[in-house]
Amino acid sequence: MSGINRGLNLTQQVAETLGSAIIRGTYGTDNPVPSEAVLCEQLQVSRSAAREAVKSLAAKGLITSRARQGIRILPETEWNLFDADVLRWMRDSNPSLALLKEFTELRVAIEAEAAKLAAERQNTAKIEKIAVALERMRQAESGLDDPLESDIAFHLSILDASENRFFMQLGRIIDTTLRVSIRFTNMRTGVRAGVHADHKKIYDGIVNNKPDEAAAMSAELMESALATINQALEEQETL
Amino acid sequence: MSGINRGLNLTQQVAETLGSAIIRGTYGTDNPVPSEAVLCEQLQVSRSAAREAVKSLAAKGLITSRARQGIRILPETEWNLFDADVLRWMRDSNPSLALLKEFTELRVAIEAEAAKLAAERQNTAKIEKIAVALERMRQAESGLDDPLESDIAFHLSILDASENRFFMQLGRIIDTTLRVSIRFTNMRTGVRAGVHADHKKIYDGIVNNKPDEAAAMSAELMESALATINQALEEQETL
DNA sequence: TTAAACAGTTTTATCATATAAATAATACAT
DNA sequence: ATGTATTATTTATATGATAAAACTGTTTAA
Repeated sequence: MSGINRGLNLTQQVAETLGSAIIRGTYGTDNPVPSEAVLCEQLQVSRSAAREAVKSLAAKGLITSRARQGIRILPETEWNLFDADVLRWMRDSNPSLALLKEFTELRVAIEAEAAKLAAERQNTAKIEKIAVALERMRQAESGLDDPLESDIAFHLSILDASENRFFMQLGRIIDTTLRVSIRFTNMRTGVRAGVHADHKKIYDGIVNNKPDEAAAMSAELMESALATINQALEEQETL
Repeated sequence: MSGINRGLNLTQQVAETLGSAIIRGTYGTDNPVPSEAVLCEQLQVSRSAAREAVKSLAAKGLITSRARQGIRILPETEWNLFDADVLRWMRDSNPSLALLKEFTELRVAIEAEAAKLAAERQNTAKIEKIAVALERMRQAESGLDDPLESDIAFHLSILDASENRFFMQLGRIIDTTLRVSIRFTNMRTGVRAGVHADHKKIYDGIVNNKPDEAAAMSAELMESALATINQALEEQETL
């Protein structure tokens, strides 16, 4: 296997190169994915390593591999967007606004409902963590903390306070994309002064046991991010 | 490997038995998961088959496997609930109302937003499919179609009409659990006469380009399902 | 002429075995 | 008592061999 390592084992390295190549569109009908045997040779790894990588990518919905048919790339609709690797490969190789838009639409749905549930549940320990993240955001406004990390911490802490396992787990992939999303929004609109204030409204709704307010404030925040993305998309189409 | 097959290959069969056993709570600190070598012997399969199964379960967040440490079960918070297998194993082995409740909370978030988007997008072909599913539900009320399947088709067609890849993919795991959910709701409340009417309200919102109405009707429907579950949960606690 | 049956070939699936690397537990030396 | 070297266990990787699947083309029968 070629040079780089990054603490991944061989199988993971193979999956990484193959997976990102597939999503990057390297392969197609004219240039099909080579057979396992050829892959071993090309990447200079054993069949075990290649095989396990292929299996892993099949589990992610990227490919199928059947005897006598070889490895086939599945249509994009099969790609598992809730897999952190797939999502990362997509955002790195094909940083389309369309994906960011769809992801933000998901966030509108999830985060608003999570805020509502957090307000209902009233888990004081977890709400305190939201407060801590919010305070970090305030500090960030005067340069005393990282605006990106504190922002992410805030959103994740709300998901956690929802005490819903599905929402909590979505936090993991939201984390992946939030970094791009926040960076993008800040790039477009500039780091506004009102960021902390907007987020505080959500927190207030939660801590004051006002589920609907919390949800509304969250939805508002997300919708404005969505508006920024849509605006950028329209500009793009004008070209 | 023991008798049954079900069209799965060996690796998948091993993953199936091991995965469901783990989630069923067969293993614990007193009874740890055996090493790969022992697994091969117990299940009468080769090392390759066992290894690939272990890798697959690791990818699902159920276990880790490190040299000299063996296979360890990860805390439940790591289990990937967005993996169809994991979700199925959980619902089959531990059919807890709590999970159903959390899942329905996810559906409240997702389906309402999807209905809203579907109304905005106005993809006539996809909206027509919602209409078809709705018609099937009407037929089902007089016993001319399957109430469960038509209900599922309706909800999935809305996700599809949202034209959001994340929502569409959630359809797959929603499908898995919807079957339990609908069955449960119908068992509790009886198959009400108004099912078709309630769903039609959502459809009307979509077809008439009324995003907020569609979302509200969807949320209402979901919330009532949630209420049924919460009621059952309270009864359970009273015991 | 058409379709069904068959054989041949390619490719993955599974098995078996061997060696390397990682690491937990133990023994040892300081 | 503390840090270090050794040992044993377990996964990681490699290799080679056989089995099963399924596409392709050909032959055969209706």
